[in-house]
Amino acid sequence: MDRGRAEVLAPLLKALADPVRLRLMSLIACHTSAEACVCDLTPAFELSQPTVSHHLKVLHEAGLVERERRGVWIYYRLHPRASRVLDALSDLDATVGASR
Amino acid sequence: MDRGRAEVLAPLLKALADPVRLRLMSLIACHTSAEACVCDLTPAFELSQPTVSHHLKVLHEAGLVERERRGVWIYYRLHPRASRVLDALSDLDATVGASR
DNA sequence: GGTCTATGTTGACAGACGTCTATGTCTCGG
DNA sequence: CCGAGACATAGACGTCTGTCAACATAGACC
Repeated sequence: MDRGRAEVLAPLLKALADPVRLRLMSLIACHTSAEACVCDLTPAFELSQPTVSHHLKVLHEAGLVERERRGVWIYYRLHPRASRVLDALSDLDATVGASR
Repeated sequence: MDRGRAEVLAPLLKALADPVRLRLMSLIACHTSAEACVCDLTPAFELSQPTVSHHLKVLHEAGLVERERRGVWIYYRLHPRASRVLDALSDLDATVGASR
């Protein structure tokens, strides 16, 4: 892996390297129609709404989730390529799990 | 992904979410016998030796690399499960690359 | 228009992180 | 046993990160 790839990959991993954001990705993926609004997601955490909003922004800026406003609600959806990212994370999880 | 898995996976991703550490992993993997000492790795970066040592420590504490002293040198080797981690990273890299 | 509800933004703060210099530790050769 | 080389550790420093309370924005409904 050359320097360029490392510097592209690192910010992506950084965006994923937080338990709240990992669960957000997972919750969105498993939600009905594979999309969810903030009011669906916030109750899953013992965090304030602005904090959840902040994490969603980080995921959005990393290109992992998309936003769409429909009426009062803003729906979050996984970016198409994020599914493959989640697959890779499953492999990681399995690898970690296998050593426990 | 439940809370437990997220909190196990996040620190692992955190350890990987740094361009220097990604390149360290890659350099070790591609080196002769798949192991390398610090004096092999340091010249690849414009960083001080203690800084490289610090990053190796982070990787070691995350369970991604192993250490072995042989004489004056300390050789670093990828932990067996780290190969699968690198595979997953390749998928990530390909996914990111495909969208450019 | 006014008000309510859903969400984003700002500013502040403690703690973590990446980097350096200085110093310590361990090993080998003489 | 002493000096040199390879590496780790400690401490300091600026920056980034996660969190919150307070405020701003934007749509919906009366």
